[in-house]
Amino acid sequence: MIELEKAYDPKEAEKNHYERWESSGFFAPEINEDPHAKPFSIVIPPPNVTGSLHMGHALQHTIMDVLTRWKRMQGYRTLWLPGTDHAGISVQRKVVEQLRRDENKKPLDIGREEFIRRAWAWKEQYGNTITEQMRREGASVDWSRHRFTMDESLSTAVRSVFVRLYDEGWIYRGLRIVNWCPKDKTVLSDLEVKEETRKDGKLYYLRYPVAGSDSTITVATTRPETMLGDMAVAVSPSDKRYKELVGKTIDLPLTSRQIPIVADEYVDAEFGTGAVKITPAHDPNDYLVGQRHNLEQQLVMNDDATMNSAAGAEFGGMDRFAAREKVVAMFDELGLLEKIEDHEITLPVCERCKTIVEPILSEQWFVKMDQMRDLALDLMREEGAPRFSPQIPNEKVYTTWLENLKDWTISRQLWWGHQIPAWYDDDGNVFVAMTESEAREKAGGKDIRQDQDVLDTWFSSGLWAFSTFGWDGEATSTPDIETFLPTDVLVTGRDIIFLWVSRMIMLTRKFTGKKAFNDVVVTGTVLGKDGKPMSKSRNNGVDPIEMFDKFGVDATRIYLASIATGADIKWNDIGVETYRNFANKIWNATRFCLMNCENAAVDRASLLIGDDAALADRWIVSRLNKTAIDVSRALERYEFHTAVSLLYHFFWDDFCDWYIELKKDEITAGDAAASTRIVTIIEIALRMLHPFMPYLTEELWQKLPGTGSTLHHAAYRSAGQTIMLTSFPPGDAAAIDETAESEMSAVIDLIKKVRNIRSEMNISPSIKFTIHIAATVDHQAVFNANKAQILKLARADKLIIAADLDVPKASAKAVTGEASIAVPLEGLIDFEKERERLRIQIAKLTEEKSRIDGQLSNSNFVDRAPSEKVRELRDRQVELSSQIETLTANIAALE
RNA sequence: GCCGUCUUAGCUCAGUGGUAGAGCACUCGCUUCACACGCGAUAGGCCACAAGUUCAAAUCUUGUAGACGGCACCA
Repeated sequence: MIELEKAYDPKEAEKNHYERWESSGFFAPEINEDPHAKPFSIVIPPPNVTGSLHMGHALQHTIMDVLTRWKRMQGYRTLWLPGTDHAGISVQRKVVEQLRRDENKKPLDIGREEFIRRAWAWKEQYGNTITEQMRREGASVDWSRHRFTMDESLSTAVRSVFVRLYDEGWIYRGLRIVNWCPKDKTVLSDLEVKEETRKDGKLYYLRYPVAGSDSTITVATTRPETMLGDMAVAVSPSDKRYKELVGKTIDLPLTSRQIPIVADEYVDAEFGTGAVKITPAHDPNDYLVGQRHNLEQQLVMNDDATMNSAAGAEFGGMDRFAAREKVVAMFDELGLLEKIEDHEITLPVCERCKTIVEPILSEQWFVKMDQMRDLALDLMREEGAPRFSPQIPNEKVYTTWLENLKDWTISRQLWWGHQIPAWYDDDGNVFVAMTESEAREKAGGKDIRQDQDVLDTWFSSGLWAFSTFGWDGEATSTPDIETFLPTDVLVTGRDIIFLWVSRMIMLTRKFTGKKAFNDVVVTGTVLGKDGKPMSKSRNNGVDPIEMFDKFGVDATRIYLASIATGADIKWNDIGVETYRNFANKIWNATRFCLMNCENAAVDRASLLIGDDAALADRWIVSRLNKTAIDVSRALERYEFHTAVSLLYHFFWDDFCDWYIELKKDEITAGDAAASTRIVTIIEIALRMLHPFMPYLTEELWQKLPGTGSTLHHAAYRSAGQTIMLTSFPPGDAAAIDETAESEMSAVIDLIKKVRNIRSEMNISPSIKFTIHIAATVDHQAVFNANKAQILKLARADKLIIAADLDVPKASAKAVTGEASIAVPLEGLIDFEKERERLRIQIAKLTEEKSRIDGQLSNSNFVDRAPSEKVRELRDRQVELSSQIETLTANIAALE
């Protein structure tokens, strides 16, 4: 006899299996021995090397692992490819900080080469936190195919793509207003800039003197310091107030410069004073106005957002906000400050460091997005690809974003990353090439030096779907590309659909001609207990590792899978606790069977039962198959929560609460057939649960008698024994037995009614009583056949089944759809209480009946509703009438 | 400003054109030989509000209110 601990210990199971799974090669597609096996592939959204596992990862990894394990069990050649992202800015910042802390040095003190060497060292030392955590999660990724975005092959891919896009004119270098982060000292793409609303913002009204007159023109601004770079004041061409002033000149205060007043459609006469200061080098709109009026572009800030020398001697070196105060103070002194108004403003901030981003004019590299966008839009229009789950609202958000796409700033002023493969000669000519020697060749042997910038991290991750399979520009097709591209599904969060998903779709199409993936599963956000996104600053984060320690990996996983696809959810520990309890339930159900299975072993044949088998057996086999079919259907639709709910209720309600209880006597008596069957049912249930709860199911499966590689899917016959390579139960529609299901519900209804009588009449569970049942001949047969089970579960000692009830007055009564029930309770019954109990039941049934009566007396309903629906209601009406009649008579009998 | 999502039991959430569901909490029982991380039995909802479509609306449409998200703009 196998003895299990009384309660499931997740930690024990968690340490027993992962290493063997991994070292046995179970995760790699090569484990599949079937040369004709269909492929199934997922590439992981590569987490940052600086990252550690958060709840969003845990959610996405769970879904990817469920899909991967499920497909693997279905015999697919399955690959879930893991990897990490070099995370340009994040790693750079870590290394800068380390350098400052340990040696009090700045990057420039040690130089680029040494800095990069240290960044690699940092990555080697700290960069595998998350991959170790993924092992704890049970992620069945193929570690032999692990990729890093700065691997040699992936770096070659980056250069190949850059060179080719440049040669085709899809990448260009140009002077534009860009988002500048003064703290990170790099340009950012539009997507890396977030907004922050400041209620304490101010709108400053500054008076500019008109040259050669006493009059002034007032402009309103939220950034007074930029006036030092003003090149004009613009007014609306249709604004009569300023008509006379257009063409005149302004003596720009605090400077010795004169600037024109121009008329431009950009200006909205209704807003502010109707006059706008124009700073072409520090504002995107002003830049465009400047171009239309041939204005000079003068930067007045340095890369750390201090004012530069062009701002004037008084301001040079001063921080932008100090300069703002000083400008305002000086205007005030000059009597040129009209007023200051409170004005709520939204400021652009750096997504990572929250520093206020400064729009500045700068020369950067860009990807032209017009044709690139069409690659993705055409795919959606022509093939409806990718298919988003949930489709609403993701498909529309994605499409709309594409339609309004602007060019993508791809250069970054960092050292850690893929250095841009562009070289310059002394005259500023550009040579883009795979290597320096190629570039020199293009330059005719002249001295050249490489662009100092690196590429946006998302540029390399945009290639992830194919660069990870060995594409590097030279090798453009590899066995893995042939087999695994397009990948089947991408699982990711909403926040990176634009940053990553869309770019991967375009770049994969462009360079391989293939789709990156067929489907996209968009997960929701796991919010903190306060309903806000988890963040360090809010301190509302929940650490998945803590949950693993507290409730177990499996409980955490299946809880995460129980969240509706795409829905946001507030975290609550109780949800995980529910599934911790579920894990314990599974453990104990198995434990019970193992305690009584000396003569048993898993045997599929034990479930091939005929119509003559016991009702409970026919019923559970039916329920098992129905559940299997429904679970597979749910997974195919990416409705993980539906699958979880089906499994939870099948296992707990059907199997534990009813089947085990019904079979208990046979099992404990050592009935070999019963033990074999129940062990076989558990084995199949464990397989269905395995993708969600890999550790628990493997732990128990290994203990079940008769399990082994003979149960493996045909594609994995030579592999060492493991539940993860058994076949996922497909369910057999022919095994669904509607007769058994309806007969069983008649039995269950009956038992529940008797239990209700016991509970409401306050009869102690230890008291056994007699049950009288009146039913049709057919149902009499059903109840007779299950007499022993009814007696046991209703805690009765005698069952009298007949066509009519023949009982003493002192009886408690009830009705089901199939039976009238009476329990004689001489001396135990409280007549008034019993009458009240019956009245409540009658009231409920009457309420339902009057609703149905109403519907059936509505000729519109009878004429127009589907006839089946009408018949259904008529049947119900008859049943209700009869039940009400019986209960009413029961009350009368008590008077 | 534009686009979109959400509002269901005390809490956290499923669900659906045709009798409102789960888990937890609550109430009442239970040392029933797998499990108290358990077993049994109750109670608890005009499915945010209003109008419309329909034989039928919690579900579809429109509007209102509240919560939230994305994008754009912000002199």
